[in-house]
Amino acid sequence: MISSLRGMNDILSDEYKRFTYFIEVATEIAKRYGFHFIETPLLEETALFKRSVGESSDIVGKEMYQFIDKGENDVCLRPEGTAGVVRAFIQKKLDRAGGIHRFFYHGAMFRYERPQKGRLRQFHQFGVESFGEASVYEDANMIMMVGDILKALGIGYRLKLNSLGDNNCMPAYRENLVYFVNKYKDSVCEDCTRRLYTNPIRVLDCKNEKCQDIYKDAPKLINCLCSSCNNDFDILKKILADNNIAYEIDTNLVRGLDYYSKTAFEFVSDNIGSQSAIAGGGRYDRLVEFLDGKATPAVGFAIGIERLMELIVMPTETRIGYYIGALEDEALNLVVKVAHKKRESDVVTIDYKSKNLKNHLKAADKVNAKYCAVIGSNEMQNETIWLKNLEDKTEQVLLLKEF
RNA sequence: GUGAGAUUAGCUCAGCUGGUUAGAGCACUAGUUUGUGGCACUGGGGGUCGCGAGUUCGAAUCUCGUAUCUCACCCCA
Repeated sequence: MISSLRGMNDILSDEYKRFTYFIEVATEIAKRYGFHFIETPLLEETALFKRSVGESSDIVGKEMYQFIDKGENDVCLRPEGTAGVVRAFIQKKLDRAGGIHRFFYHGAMFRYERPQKGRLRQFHQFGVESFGEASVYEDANMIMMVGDILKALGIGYRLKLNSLGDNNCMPAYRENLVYFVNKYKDSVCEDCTRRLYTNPIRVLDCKNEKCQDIYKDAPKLINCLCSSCNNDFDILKKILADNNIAYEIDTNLVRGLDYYSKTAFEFVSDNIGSQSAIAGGGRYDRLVEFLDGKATPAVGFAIGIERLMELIVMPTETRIGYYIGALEDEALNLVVKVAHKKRESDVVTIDYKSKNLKNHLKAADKVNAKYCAVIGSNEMQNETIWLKNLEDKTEQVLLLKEF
């Protein structure tokens, strides 16, 4: 038997119901915020991710499904969604067009990781990207949008907030931090020693207790922000407070992708194990320029759909549509014909075997139909159909042409 | 990539220290006297015990390998 590859799941039945319900809810809310759908390819040039996500990140360094295609192009399956959207934005020359452009997307992402609950090799994200708006109000809108989506799905969360600074204040801070960590470089863990060279900011969210003990006294980025960043961060906090959105400042919150600056946020759930980040995002004002576009401020977020699945509170299912069956074999052809017509407007389940009424009612109940309709010898003779509403238990006999 | 635990019917799980035809509940299916559902009762179908080796007279059970899942690390959504 051939089974699916490791970390790659089929989505069907109940899971599929949840999945599509999530997409419907999230899409509806994104549209309310003025975002439009964008679809980008699953396969992109490898260089796109190297330049955007950053070669120092694990995602690009060791988790990409990368290969040379038949045209000798170095390509890979997308490990995240932002880079492709930014590429499309630039390629369609929207950076030259000016104005504000807001997109949402959803689809499969690929990372060659060791699978766990809430961590798959092929997984799905719902994300939004906003281009051309530098105001921190847009950052707040992003956070509110995620909040709205999670609320609509009945999902509880904690919101973590941080500011990563910009080109004015981040480089100096990074130097400070490296200087600080270097003083303790014999005491910190191996991973942190490595991070010092690859991505120093990442030492901050090291989970090693010994390291955290040391970093308690490390300089905090939030105290080193330049006036512009600091001002924006204050405004953001005020907007969230004004809109009753609870948040916690996490000075150790670092986004894993290199392109983030200023606002960084993460929504976490305490109910799904160690892969607790259910949504994350922030501002990335430098990325468009990085990818050869005209400098354009941008902000976005992504939601990990699989991590949300079991947290979604589904609306109660209601009976829907018709079940149509035959009481005698002779009525089967008529049942099929009637059902075909009814399907122009309704959901219809047909049973291809003739049964007694009792069994048809049972079967109708099983498929959660709202109406059970049957045709027997009486009905055939009178050109009628017998119909029962399974909710209020009322019955009627209709002329076939009126059904 | 590192460490740990699991894998028996469609699902959730029993199966003690190796011993005849591997069980239960749910689900599925058929009936319970002929045109009234969700309940109940009675039958029925369904398992190469993840896969592959080894030990043994004999392996679901012990050993090794392998795959997958789960948990933690790592990483991140």
